[in-house]
Amino acid sequence: MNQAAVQRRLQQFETLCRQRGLPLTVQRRDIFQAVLQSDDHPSADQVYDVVKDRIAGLSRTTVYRVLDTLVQLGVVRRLHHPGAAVRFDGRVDRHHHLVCRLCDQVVDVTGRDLDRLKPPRQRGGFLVEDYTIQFVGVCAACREETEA
Amino acid sequence: MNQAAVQRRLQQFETLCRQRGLPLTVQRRDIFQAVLQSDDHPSADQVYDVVKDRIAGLSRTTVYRVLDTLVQLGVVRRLHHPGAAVRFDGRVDRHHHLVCRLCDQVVDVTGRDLDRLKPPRQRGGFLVEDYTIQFVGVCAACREETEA
DNA sequence: CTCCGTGCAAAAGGTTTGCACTGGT
DNA sequence: ACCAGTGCAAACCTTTTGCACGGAG
Repeated sequence: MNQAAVQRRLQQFETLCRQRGLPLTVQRRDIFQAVLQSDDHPSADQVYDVVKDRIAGLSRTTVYRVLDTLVQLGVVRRLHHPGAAVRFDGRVDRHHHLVCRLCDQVVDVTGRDLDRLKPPRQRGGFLVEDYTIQFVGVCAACREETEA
Repeated sequence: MNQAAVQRRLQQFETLCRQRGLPLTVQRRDIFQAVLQSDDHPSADQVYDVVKDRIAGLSRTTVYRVLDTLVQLGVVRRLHHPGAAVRFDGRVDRHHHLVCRLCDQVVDVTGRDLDRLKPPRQRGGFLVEDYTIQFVGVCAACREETEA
């Protein structure tokens, strides 16, 4: 995400915190920023690695708790993907994922045509709010390895 | 899955094992059957709970290893969903999921129209083989609770 | 008979919890 | 000043690994 967009999201975040009376701590700001700035989908531990250099004495526990808060606020998404650890995504707009079934790598896909899907409003009482398409296959690197 | 379908899948499984020279053990048969018979998407531990009553002295380790084998054989799918533990799905045909973002419950959706999506054959060297759509929203039970 | 699969125990992550202290409002 | 947020350590849960034994091919 480019620097301008990151700044904008951070501003919105501050406003949101004030609205809800949520204390705006250094940890929350920096952790959110780290998620926004990472292009891949970092695990809690990867976020910790980045932020711990900026905040002395930062605890892993805090990273987990803050990430949870961000998810609840709706400014970050929890990602469910093949690796053991849960991943996080600063993008909350509609987008999709290519998942390599061999190396578990995940890359974003934005396809205008893919976003036009008409999700059923309801299915047996279930209220559908949004959707994500997971394309499963084999990435370029793994294809080369397999062919060799 | 109905009993007839379960039997059919088990037969295919036996054949597949013989073809590949994979020893067909009681554990593999029973664990596969348990996954097929469960309508939700059980975690390894839930599978263990079901099968341990049928096989005395069954080890959790074995459940994990057998599930892994089944995934590699392609007869079971690994599910990546909000709960901490990995889930498994005996269905390997194209189908989609409704995920409740409040209680993390997952239900299957089969929509003929949803299966007609033309996935891009390739995206930057990535070979797309199949896809799954995850609809995110709120389930009926959670909607009632929220409204109350 | 030969291996591969299994069971057990222990280790290795990832994530959560209890409690005292600090810092934002 | 008050209360929520944080740090630390320990607990907890899921998953993996090493090794010896037993059963399938």
